[in-house]
Amino acid sequence: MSTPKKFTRPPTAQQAVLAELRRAIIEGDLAPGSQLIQEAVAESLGVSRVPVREAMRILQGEGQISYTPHRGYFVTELSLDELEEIRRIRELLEEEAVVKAMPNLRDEDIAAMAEAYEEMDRAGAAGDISAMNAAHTRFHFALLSASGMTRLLKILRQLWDAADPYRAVYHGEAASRRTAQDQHAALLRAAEQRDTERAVKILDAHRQQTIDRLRGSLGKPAGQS
Amino acid sequence: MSTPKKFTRPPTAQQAVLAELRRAIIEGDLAPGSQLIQEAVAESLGVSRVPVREAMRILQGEGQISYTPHRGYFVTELSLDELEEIRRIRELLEEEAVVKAMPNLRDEDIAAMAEAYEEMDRAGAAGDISAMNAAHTRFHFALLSASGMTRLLKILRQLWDAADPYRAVYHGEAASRRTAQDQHAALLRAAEQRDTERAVKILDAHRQQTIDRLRGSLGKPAGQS
DNA sequence: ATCATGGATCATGTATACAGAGCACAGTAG
DNA sequence: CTACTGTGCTCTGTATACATGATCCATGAT
Repeated sequence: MSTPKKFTRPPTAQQAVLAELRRAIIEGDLAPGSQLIQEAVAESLGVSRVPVREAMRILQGEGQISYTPHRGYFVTELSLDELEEIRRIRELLEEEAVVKAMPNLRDEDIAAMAEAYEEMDRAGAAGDISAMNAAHTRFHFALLSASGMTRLLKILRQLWDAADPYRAVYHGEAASRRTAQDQHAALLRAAEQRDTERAVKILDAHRQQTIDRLRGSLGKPAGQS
Repeated sequence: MSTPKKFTRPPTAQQAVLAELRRAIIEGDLAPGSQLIQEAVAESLGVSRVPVREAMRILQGEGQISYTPHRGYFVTELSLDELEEIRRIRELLEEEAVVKAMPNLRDEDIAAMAEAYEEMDRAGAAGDISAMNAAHTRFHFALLSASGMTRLLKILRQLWDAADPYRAVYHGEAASRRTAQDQHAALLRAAEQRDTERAVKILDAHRQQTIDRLRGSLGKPAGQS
């Protein structure tokens, strides 16, 4: 009986809490700056506070949520300056990843990118922002992962996760989606041709365009708290 | 009564466990690959297992220790390839940090570097490897911190922490210490003159030299387990 | 009326207790 | 002698219960 049908058995345990918190933060169910009440989370997921606390600790270590002793946990809130800093770090690290990835890029990787691209179209048309976000991440990491640099990928993953709540805002605008998809199509072509230099250029423009849009969307509402 | 004498009050609590585990890992008391038994740690520090588990979770999120469900926690073990990957990431990020730091560099920052430099000499002569390691980190981060890029600094801090157990090996060799101090002196001079380009060059050579030495020291003992 | 002080309340922090999964060792069958 | 299976132990995982620190509001004094 060798895993008859993949049988997605419930993962060990508070792994589930971690996954759920991640999802909720990335998809924006938990707005940046909002507090995470341990007991509320525990009750809503049907577990005790202990596994909830541990999941929060991991997210704390990753920087997804911030913590003050005896005060509690809060979803990390990013300023435009911090988003800009993340963009810059990504620029440096993703260039390295792409340079290392290109020679290793297999046809399956291209296929995975193409699949994710199609999925983004579908989800975008259906207005399913969260599915679109997921496909977007898959698209980019299909390329980056070919670098084989595990440590670098882990860092990039964290940077993406940190910025994801804001990406949802961006993907909500139809015009932004359109531009982004054009860039993704160009990136896919560059990957097919193993054109490293061109891929790096497209990615730089892609990131810059994203943050410029965000600057527009987030610049006005100066709401604190 | 405005904080009369800094009064290093005992930190809230398991903060202490976290600090102690960090220290033990960085200084090599806990060898890479060794398992962390929750109860043993708890008993030796006089607390229960709960705060120990939470401290471990944070380190897990940071990548300092790795975790397998129902198996436990192990101090992360790095291969030479991974150390090389870390060196490369540091190269990319530290160049950025130095470029951003130079214009902001204040005389106090230079003084802090000089102080750490002296301390390294003193600790090195006294054979106090762990004090030397601490001063070494202070020296470099006195420069890097002036960049003001908090997210980038956090990443660099984690990369340094991850590699620290191996740095101890390196600093144990008198010849390596000598070369390193020469490079540090040169870096200090470059900082005084606000010579960005030169500082970046020295840092690149410094990192490269470190890993070359490690390759020599770690190459031979192919001990598994 | 404003500010300070005290206590009530709530959320977090920690310990203890119990449940469950892995692993090792031993015993037995082939 | 080897391979397999079963049992027991150990360490991890989770729940419950209690302790502590922080915030907020009400009360009283200036």
